[in-house]
Amino acid sequence: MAQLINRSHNLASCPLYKIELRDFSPEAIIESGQTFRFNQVQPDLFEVLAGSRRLFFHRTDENHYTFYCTRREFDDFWRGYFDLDQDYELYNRQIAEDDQFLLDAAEYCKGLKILRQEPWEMLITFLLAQRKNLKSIKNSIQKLCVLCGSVLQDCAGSYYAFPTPDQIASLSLEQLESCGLGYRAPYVESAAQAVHTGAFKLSEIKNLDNRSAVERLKTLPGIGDKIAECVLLFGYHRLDTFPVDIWIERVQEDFYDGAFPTDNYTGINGVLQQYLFHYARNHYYKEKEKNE
DNA sequence: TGCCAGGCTTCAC
DNA sequence: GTGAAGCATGGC
Repeated sequence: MAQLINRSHNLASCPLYKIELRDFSPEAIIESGQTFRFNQVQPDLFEVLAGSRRLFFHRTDENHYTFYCTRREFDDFWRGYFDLDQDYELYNRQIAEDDQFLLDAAEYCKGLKILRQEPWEMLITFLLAQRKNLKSIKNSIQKLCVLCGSVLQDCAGSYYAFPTPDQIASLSLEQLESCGLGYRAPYVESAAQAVHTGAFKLSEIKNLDNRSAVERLKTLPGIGDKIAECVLLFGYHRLDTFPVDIWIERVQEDFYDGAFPTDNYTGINGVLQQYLFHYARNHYYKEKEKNE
């Protein structure tokens, strides 16, 4: 295995940091649809691309991991990125005892974390994700990175960074369309222009409450409530947001009389939303379909 | 081959 | 203000 890994990614020259993590599931994070540049390269080898950074890590047994970076890099960036200092068990204990669906979802999502991703990357990612399937989203983002992202080098070799606002703003509409963006290409174009020129400042979102931040994001064409809330949840770690997409809508109709009781879960709605999304999409409705 | 995808905009009414 | 149609493209 080690030889295979080394041949594929030259990890032999990378520093190592070994750590025990008991409540961490790369698969749950990947499949939960919050990130599209987190890859399971092999059953126990993962690649994470975040902004201009890249990290490989290896699961050596159920709770032990080898991260191919220095301890300092891990502590300074990746620990926070994976949200490892938060106690998710504490979140889970707040779930109502009589809400079996949500309890099942939380159990299914054990080890899922809300990654602390970059606002700019989330803005473009969820703008181009509308009415696309996860595979197609991933492909479009990869094409965009190859088309105009910087080529960077790390211990494992070269890779593409997520493009900066300036890089995307420099593309023509035809170039954006070549990434499979379809009707979303003008949306990505105008968002990049707005951030590039300074007409839209992502840093100002930090100073706004959730409602104002959603309204501000919605001034960009192609952004509605759902995308705005995804940007807030995944890009600003606003855990009180509750993005409603087709899966959450389905869950709400089937289990919550049309509306999830967000008032009961102030401060953790976003975590529960991810539980519901991942469980509903990747487990519950698949099993239900099988049994019908 | 046809349906559907982590929605939004536009346009009737 | 509400509801429905239209939207480009790729995956299955």
